[in-house]
Amino acid sequence: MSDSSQRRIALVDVNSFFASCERVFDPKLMGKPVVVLSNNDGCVVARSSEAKALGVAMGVPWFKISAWAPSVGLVARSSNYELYGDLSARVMSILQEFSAAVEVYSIDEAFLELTGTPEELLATGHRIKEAIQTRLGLPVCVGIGRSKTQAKLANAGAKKSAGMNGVCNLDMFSAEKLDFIMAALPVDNLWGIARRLSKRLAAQGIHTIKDLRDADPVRIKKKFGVVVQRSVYELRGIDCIKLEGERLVKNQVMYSRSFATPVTTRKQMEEVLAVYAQRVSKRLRKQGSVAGALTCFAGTSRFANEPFHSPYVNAVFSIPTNDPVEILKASSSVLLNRIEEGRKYVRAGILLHDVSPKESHQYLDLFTPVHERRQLGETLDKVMEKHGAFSIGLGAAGFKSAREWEMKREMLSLRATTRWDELATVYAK
DNA sequence: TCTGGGGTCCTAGGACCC
DNA sequence: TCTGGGGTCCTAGGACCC
Repeated sequence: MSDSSQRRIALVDVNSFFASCERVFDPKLMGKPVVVLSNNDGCVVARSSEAKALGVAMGVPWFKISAWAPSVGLVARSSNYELYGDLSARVMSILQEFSAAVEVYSIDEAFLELTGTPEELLATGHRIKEAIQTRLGLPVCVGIGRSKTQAKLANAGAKKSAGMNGVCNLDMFSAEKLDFIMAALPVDNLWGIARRLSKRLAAQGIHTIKDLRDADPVRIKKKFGVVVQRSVYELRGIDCIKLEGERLVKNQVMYSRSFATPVTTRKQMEEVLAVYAQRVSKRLRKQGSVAGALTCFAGTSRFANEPFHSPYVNAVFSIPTNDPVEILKASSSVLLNRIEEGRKYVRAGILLHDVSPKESHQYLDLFTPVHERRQLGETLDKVMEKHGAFSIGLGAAGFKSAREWEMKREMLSLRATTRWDELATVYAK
């Protein structure tokens, strides 16, 4: 290793990930403005660069632009998380080939540790980009810096400036050039600084990323806390936010959905909770955990004329559990009483907290709850896997037809990489 | 008519203890 | 009238991320 060889952090992320995934199996979408919608085809959650250029805002409700869309050739897709999840796993496995230290940060991003001279690192960045493009058909950008915050900044640079061909290593800039770039960027462009903090920072005369980098860390900590102080150090090239191993086990597990049509009766809500309890407990079992407590909530629309109403209930389990029956009982017993008949509830959810590995709770059999011994949750999972989601259910959820309130996805693409019956078809000319 | 679904970390304040 | 000081643990809520 030469003197100029250094350890650096790279951030690799897929451009317009969901929209790019849609294009992989539907090349007609190439070059066209594409948006992907949230559950229930509610809002825009991803936009191709062409859609951004049309001025489509992130989070805009689809119903507000659906009439206008055809006139500009804008195409919408329902979100297809099965496809995105699978392609994401493939991206991450390619990244492992380039570094032993990879932190999967989100569905479309990862931090990697890389070592080399500035020129070598730049070349590695281009090889990563090339590999993911040719093997998966997904476009990525790579940002390289001395800390995660710098890598994020570099990645944003790679996206913005066409001349870099999607790869940016901050070390390639002179100090003067770096000052110039940071001074041109508002502080809320920085990872970790959003609307509220940037407003408070502005009141202290900190407007640009350069202002923040050059601010006094002690004063920053006093006024804004350690999180912002870390950003100051990270901007200066001192890495404070270490690379983490992949977090396979979550500390909180939630299942929450909006309804396709409002739920207005206790009876219906009971059915909703029965289904959600089953689904959230499945997520918990999947990661081998049990939960010590839960919050269950329902809510009316914030956009309706009627006053917003959002009852919730907290419950603690005497013995941590992943049993759907226990979860359902704790969720529905109090919440259902607080549901006011006739109100239009548009969403509900169950949030499990105090989550820990199941093995850490081995009790004498005498104290094992009866449902635990029956392995009810696992049995439900198996039956549903084999015979479909409507084959079996708990209590009010145990009937076979689709429900009115279940979410709608009317523009769903094929789950081409995970379902045999949805393979993509290729036509020869 | 129609407005997402997950997560994380940190801080402030209350309860409680000695 | 005057009414300690330090520590821990827990929870709710704020702020952020994708």
